[in-house]
Amino acid sequence: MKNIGGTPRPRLRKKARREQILLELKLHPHVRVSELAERFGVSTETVRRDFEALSADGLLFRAHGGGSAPMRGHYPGLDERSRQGMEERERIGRHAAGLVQPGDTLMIDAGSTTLQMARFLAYAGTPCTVLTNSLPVAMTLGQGETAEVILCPGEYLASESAVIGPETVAFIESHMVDQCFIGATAIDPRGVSETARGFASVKRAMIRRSRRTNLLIIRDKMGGTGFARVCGLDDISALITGAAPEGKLARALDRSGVEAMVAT
Amino acid sequence: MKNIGGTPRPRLRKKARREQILLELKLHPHVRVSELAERFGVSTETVRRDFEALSADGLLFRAHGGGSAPMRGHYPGLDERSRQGMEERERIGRHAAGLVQPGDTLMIDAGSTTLQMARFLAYAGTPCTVLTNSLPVAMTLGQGETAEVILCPGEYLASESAVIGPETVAFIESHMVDQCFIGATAIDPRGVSETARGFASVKRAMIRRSRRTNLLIIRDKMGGTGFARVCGLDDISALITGAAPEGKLARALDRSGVEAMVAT
DNA sequence: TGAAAAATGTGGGGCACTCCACAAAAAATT
DNA sequence: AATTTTTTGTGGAGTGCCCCACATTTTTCA
Repeated sequence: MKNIGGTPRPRLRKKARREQILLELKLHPHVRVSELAERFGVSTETVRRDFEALSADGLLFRAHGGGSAPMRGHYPGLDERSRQGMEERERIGRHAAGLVQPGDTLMIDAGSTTLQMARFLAYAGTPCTVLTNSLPVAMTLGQGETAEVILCPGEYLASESAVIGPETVAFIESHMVDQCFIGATAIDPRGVSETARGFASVKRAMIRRSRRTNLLIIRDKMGGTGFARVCGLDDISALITGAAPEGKLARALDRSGVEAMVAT
Repeated sequence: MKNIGGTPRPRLRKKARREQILLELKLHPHVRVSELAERFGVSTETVRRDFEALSADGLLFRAHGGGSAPMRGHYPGLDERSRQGMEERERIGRHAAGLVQPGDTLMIDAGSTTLQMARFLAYAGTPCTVLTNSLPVAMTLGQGETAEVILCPGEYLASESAVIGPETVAFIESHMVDQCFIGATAIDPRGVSETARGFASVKRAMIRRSRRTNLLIIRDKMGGTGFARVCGLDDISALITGAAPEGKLARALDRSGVEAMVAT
């Protein structure tokens, strides 16, 4: 059942079912095996197998009798390495949230690290005003009553649960804040870069309209390069990371006057 | 065990446990009865009772074997009536989704009925462009790859999981679409009204910028009135509901040339 | 078209969870 | 201290779910 490069036949039974399951999870926090089996007209065992597959991909959190949507921020493919990454992201997020002063105005970028920051910021209850293009960030912070959240307009990109595009950029340009918190795919001595298409311009706009720029990045991403350039090191006020930068990168950061913080 | 205004003794066994449960839900999407019982050193029956109480307060979504964090955003409390309402909402949503033609441009309002519509629209896979102020609607439709989703800017309102405010209205005003799908708190012969603050102006803007206006409303809401007036019956093109309107309302609709559709 | 591979269904044993009613323990009230 | 109220535990019947192995159907590929 490989069909590599072959005629795209109208075959979709298993796939359609799994898409439906994911869709359902966006609406209900929990779905039951038995319920779905009945709705799809398949045996419970088949649904169980779907669950197992989705769970292996990190798209579903398996539970007795059914499954839940995985935590926002837990991303597709949580193997050993990305689990490890989550701990680091949490540390970075907690540290970043601590940099926010009561009454601050902020911009927060989309991404799993910045989402962790939003969680801790909501938990801390620091009163502040936040402008973001990330739907999960908005929902997390909005939950806490204490922060005022402004969402950017734009085209919705499901893979990142965020909005992008010229409308997003224009909206950001019409504001000015105390500090912004940005994530990125990679950082090296020549600057910061991003892989996901359409996000670089949004990040640039946020940096432009903030008095202070904090870059949140996990250790794995130090030293690499992405597809689109976001900005140079000179544009960064502080780097918040899980491990101290080394070698050329460390020197370049120092030369550009970037404050390097290691989240413990 | 009332202790009204009495000395606040250091009694917290039940309360502490329930706080722990909620805390746990912030970290994991699902918790098990058995797991917690063991951790707290209490019987599973006690945890079950905790779950029931939290569930009644809408703080936990009960599932077989455990519980999940409730959906981010709106959760009024699903008692008998709102469960019953869901079936009707689904019927209405399915019918409304069927009114969309391939290539249409739409505006979709925030609300539980319109969210159902978004589900069916995503399922149908009708290619279209949708502008919405509801985060769940955006996420649901965005999932399906087939619709282009534009999100409005504005202040995020956690209770409705939607954005509102002057920026939302201004953004809507700068667009024009084929049809819009609106929900409301109430409808009576004098017009459509809404209770949730800040939504009436958004709905009005959508209606203004659409060639055709579809009002989605469940039977319980026919005949009542809300706090803020949205529009008159003349502004409505079609009413999609779960049961045929009767009496004065039916005559008023007829007089205003509203097409009444009953979703089966 | 026939063989291999994948997906799905079936049946049964076992375990986990639910539900209920009542008993026991702890806390609050008098 | 005795009584009422609240909270928690216990036991047993019933049900849903899990898991495994194997049969059956569907799809893919030679």
